[in-house]
Amino acid sequence: MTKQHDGAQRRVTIRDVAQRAGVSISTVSHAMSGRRSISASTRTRIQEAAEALGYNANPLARSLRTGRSGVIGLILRPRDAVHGSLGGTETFTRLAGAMATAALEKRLGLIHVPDILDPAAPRVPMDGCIVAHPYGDDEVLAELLRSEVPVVTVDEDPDRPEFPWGVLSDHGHAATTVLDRLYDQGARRVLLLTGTEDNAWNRRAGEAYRAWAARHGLPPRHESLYEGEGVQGAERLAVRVLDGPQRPDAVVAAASRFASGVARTAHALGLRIPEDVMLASLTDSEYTRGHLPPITAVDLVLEDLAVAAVDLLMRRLNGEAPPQQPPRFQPVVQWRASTARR
Amino acid sequence: MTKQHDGAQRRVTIRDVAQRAGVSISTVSHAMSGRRSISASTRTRIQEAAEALGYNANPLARSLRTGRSGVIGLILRPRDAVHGSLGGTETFTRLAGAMATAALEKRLGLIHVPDILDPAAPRVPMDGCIVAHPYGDDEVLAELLRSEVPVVTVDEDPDRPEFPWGVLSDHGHAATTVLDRLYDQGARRVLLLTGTEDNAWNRRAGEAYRAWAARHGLPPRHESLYEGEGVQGAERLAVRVLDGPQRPDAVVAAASRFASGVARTAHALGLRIPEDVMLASLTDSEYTRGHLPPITAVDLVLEDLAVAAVDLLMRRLNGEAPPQQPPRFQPVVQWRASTARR
DNA sequence: GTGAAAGCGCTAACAT
DNA sequence: ATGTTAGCGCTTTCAC
Repeated sequence: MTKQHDGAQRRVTIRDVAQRAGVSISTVSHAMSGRRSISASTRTRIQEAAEALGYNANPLARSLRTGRSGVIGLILRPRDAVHGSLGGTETFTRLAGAMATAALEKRLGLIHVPDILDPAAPRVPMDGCIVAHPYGDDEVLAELLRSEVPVVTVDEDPDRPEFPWGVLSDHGHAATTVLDRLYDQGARRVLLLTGTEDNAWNRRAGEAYRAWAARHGLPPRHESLYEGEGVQGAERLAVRVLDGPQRPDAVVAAASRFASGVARTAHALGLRIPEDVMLASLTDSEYTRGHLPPITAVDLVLEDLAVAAVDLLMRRLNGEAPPQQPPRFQPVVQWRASTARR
Repeated sequence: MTKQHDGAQRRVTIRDVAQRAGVSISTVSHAMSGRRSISASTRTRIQEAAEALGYNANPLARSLRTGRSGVIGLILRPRDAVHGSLGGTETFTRLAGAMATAALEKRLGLIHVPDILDPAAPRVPMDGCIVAHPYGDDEVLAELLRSEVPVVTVDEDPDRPEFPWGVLSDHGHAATTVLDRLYDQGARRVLLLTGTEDNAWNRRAGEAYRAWAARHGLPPRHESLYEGEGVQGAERLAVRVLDGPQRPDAVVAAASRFASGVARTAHALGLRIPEDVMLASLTDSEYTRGHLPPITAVDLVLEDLAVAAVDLLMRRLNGEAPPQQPPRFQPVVQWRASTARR
């Protein structure tokens, strides 16, 4: 370990290899890439030299030259994705993990991009970028488009419906499916509890809910709460709601942590699920799967979305035209005991 | 959308800005970085030009020149981290998420590095790299060291104990704590079920277990199972173990999915937890937290590890000497009903 | 206060 | 089959 003298130990470059092998740098380059024929003897000399020196091409220089870095960016927009309370973020860590897996399988590096709106944050090299769950009129998306980074979104920017490079989830349909089932099970005073993040997920839930209420001639009751408030925030809100007059007979919570909070409060108040209050969540996680009773929840098929997003971005990077119809995924409702009255 | 003619639309470079502002490129560079004084008028001209053109410095070119990319790499070694069964990977997605958060807070991009042993995978630019849970004699770690990428590990490579740039967990101590408690609660036939990944986590657990057994004069019984086998693998193994003669009165499972599988089998066999078999896990996840009864488990404080690893890597990149003692973290045992006989 | 020019390490077009 | 050379877009001396 005494090798580590403070002197700057220059990285081994293609020049060093060329010199040691007694050839020109272009020969080295071509020998490494195999893009032109090299005599067997030269090739071995070069390989030995590279081996001996521990040569590895500098990816920056290569990328600068070729214009491709083999790296795609990921930006998770919901504020609570990064700074949210621990455990409130299964959806995001799962999405991020799925993206990394999907990218790695395609031999792409996935980079979590530092806040692009922060002038002090470094710009990182990427061939393209995936923006997950953009807000309405999303500034980050706008900035990316301005700087002409090829970008693909997961869920649409609800205020940019014409943007063709998105992978979509049918949140509205999922919400409607859940609401219809609640209606069938006899619910007539259904409360919707969404988050405050202004993205497709929350917007479509609200829209679907209002349409559903109107269709059944029921008065809508819609509360919202910042996602970062987590389980406890929902518990507090639920006290007000479940303990008051006009108690709902069903609650649809957008976030699974909210569903969990509502369930806890219901339990504390001595309300039975599903007999007194039915409960469903528009995101699935261990909060809902593992609850007792298990809570009906919408699985957003994040793994599928991740693969599709990476795929779509690759198409875009290959210069293909945008798809006529954006890839669209149906979330899967996991029916559980919390909505099963009979 | 007809704007997309096939002509290559060149990115805006510093040259374009210089030309438009009627100055040299070095002036533009300095104006952007503020590294030398620029007359107010020139500065505004440059800013306007940059604004108008939508200029953004090419991070590759900048990094090539400065030798810093602002990106650190993350490599999760356990095979099941990437290709593992869904849900078996909470530990890894949580670690990855925590790393991304920790990096982002330090204004660094975090990149998931494509398999460095795959010759076809692209090398990605990074200033340094974090290798999580290396194997004994880890090849990836070796390759990284060979190519002189500054690297920091999370958990040590058990066959490279002298490597000073690691952030460590005291897995042995945590395991011993759990075993001691089981002993106190009357357990005398404790089975250890580890994974087959040859990393510090599994090795230390085995060592601690053998030492503990020897100390109490108990015959050790150690089974192992590939982590990727997940809950079901453990269920199958548990049938053989719990249904046979010499049934253990306690099981310590390394992976929480294993604990879950064991619990399910116990339940299926009509064994009560903790009365008939006590159960503990050396990793915490929703499997253990959410089980009924809740399963005692070791919280690996991954968020702390992530912050410390990023921190340590930054030190290393700043040319600091390695710490005398590597940062060492105590996992926290979450005592739950599965180990509480009284 | 500003400009010219070298050069980071590589690839690829153009020689021979 | 191999070598020479022009740049990728930026930062940073060095000169004025």
